[in-house]
Amino acid sequence: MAKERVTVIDIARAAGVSKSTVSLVLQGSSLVNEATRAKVNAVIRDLGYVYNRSAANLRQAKSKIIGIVVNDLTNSFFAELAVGVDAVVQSAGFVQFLANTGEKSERQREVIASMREHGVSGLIISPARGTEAADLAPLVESGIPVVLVVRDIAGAGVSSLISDNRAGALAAVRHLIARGHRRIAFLGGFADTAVFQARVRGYRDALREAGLNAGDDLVIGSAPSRAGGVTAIEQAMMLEERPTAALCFNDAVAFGVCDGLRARRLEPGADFAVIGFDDVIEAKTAVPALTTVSVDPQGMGERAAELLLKQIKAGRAEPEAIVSPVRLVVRQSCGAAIERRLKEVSS
Amino acid sequence: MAKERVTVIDIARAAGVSKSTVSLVLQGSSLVNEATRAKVNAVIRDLGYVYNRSAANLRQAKSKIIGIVVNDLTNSFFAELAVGVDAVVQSAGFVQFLANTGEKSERQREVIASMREHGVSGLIISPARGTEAADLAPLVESGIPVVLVVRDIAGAGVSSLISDNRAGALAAVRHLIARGHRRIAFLGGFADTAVFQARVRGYRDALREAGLNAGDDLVIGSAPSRAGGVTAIEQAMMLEERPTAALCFNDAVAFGVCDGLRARRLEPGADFAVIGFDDVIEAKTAVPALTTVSVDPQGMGERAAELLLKQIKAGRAEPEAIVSPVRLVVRQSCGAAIERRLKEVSS
DNA sequence: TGACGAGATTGGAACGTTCCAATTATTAGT
DNA sequence: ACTAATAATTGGAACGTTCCAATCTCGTCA
Repeated sequence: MAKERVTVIDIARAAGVSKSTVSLVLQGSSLVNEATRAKVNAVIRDLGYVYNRSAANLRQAKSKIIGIVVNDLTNSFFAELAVGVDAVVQSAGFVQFLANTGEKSERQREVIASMREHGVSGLIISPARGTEAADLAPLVESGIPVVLVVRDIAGAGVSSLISDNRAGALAAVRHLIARGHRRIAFLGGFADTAVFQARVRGYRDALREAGLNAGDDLVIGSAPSRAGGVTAIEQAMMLEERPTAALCFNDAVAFGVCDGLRARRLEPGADFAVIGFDDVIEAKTAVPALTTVSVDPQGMGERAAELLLKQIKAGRAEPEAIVSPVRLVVRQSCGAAIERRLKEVSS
Repeated sequence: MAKERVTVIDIARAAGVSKSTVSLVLQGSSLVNEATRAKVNAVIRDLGYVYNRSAANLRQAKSKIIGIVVNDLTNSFFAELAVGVDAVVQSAGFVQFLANTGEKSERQREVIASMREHGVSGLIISPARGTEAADLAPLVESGIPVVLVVRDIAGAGVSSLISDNRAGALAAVRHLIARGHRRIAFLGGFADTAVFQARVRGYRDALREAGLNAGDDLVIGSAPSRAGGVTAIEQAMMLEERPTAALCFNDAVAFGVCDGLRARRLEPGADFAVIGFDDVIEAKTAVPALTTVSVDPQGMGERAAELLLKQIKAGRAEPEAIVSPVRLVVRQSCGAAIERRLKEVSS
């Protein structure tokens, strides 16, 4: 069954031309006569020829592969990021190598090594927790274009594309304050990540400018997952002075917070305001629809891919650090429902 | 910056051995003396050598790549499936090529072609909607091991691994009937897929064996997403005789149904019983925790990968069709909460 | 001492493609 | 009709590895 490989030489023989001509046809060169091109293409189809990229890569020392390594594919934020990357990478004629590190830096080392061995021409990395510049040093020295997404690493010397976490948190908390909230919690996330710190900074700045004290008791970390959100809100509700609103580390945490609230017979959006971060697709269809800071993961993936492609084309490009703007999308979970209900009553 | 490639020949020169010896070291052959092995390894480290898999693949006509193509990475079921595959594939020393087709068969054709060009040694495919045996024919003729997951394709002549959809639906509906429900809907999913049909078959069989009529008005299709669930339940509640319970096509639909219920001030689990299908990670932490038919996507990914690896190792294996058992996980959303509340009151 | 075999090592061919320089075929200009 | 320019085609080398058969180096045994 496993038939002989048909090669460019077989095609050449069958079409009565040389292998060089076949090669030219394969890469769509304008040098070859229309008639021969047609003939060669016909033979290619007939013999069921499959191009051997390994051989091509070997000769021209560049592949059409780009690698993307994410720290948690299970989180739909990263899944969406990956489909964004996939979309633009595909249409540029590249193919995507995707690996999931599950936040383990050992695994990350392995997959990056493996990708280099396969000769990827660029890499998009959302680094695992605790990744340091030194971990990436051999990679960047090799001259392979790299763009870091979501999480930046100081001193890595490569391009990065992160969202404006501080500004997003600032806007969200200002919104809550404008609605009259005074005890506002920050829930979820690992405190040792740069993303967490940036978001908390925005949170604190907003409180400060409103003259509210940003006590540490209201910043409660947890795993950045739905389950983490449940535990975080439980902890928050144990406090002497309970918060009335929360900005969550991400949407997954926010959903968990809603779950935890309901478990205590509190209705998110009515009895307690919750704002998420990321704007994953489910945010708009959830009930109540989640107010969140939109970072458009898919769009981010697209932009990261474009940036990488640009660098690949340019050969050697200066690293750029892009911070992607972010906007607050106000939906129901932050208390819009309360106002509406008041209006309904008064009318 | 972009330094010269260091090759096996450079290593050989620096270590004072031949390239053949270096090659032997690279593949961990026992033929080479311990002392030379150590020396070669040291030089490899010093020079920062990167193995060139393209060259190796070219020579030995087999790669360490397996491809996985999924129809919707945005759906966390498939994301989890992918991480399951990734886990076993990685530890077998393979690397994973992941592509997302977004249900478009054109895209699917492209990515499969691309994977073949890269010389993948096996393929795990969750086919896009509407894929036919003919679409896969050239692939399977080439002798590359293929395993189909989630969705089987009649007459494709390759291995498949699907879950026991009929049995799962049967168990779920029996459970609802045992709880006293008489008007039970089947919500969500595209009616033209084999998975949908199998699940509906189980649903109908359960109703029939209880002597209930399985009227078509209670089977309501929709997109298999959260948003689809919202529209499906809305449609169901328009019926003259409203259902009191629903089996949903998958968990995403089930979550949407819960959302839709809440939008009508109905509490899922208390006022209406809902059962999902798949058991994605969020199912157990949601509120109310989702009763669902557990298919363990990650485990399925692992099993699919193992099956594929087995076939790759065996060279040529008879296609096997595995149907993976499934079990009903009873949590709150199907009405457990009602009973518990009754008990609380009476005690 | 010579033959033998096991343990290590080696040079060259091969994998399927692309690139280069060279060649042939075709057309245009004088 | 001859040259120049252009269009189309070509053979061979090269890419970095693995495989094969051959070689070399010992120590052992008769």
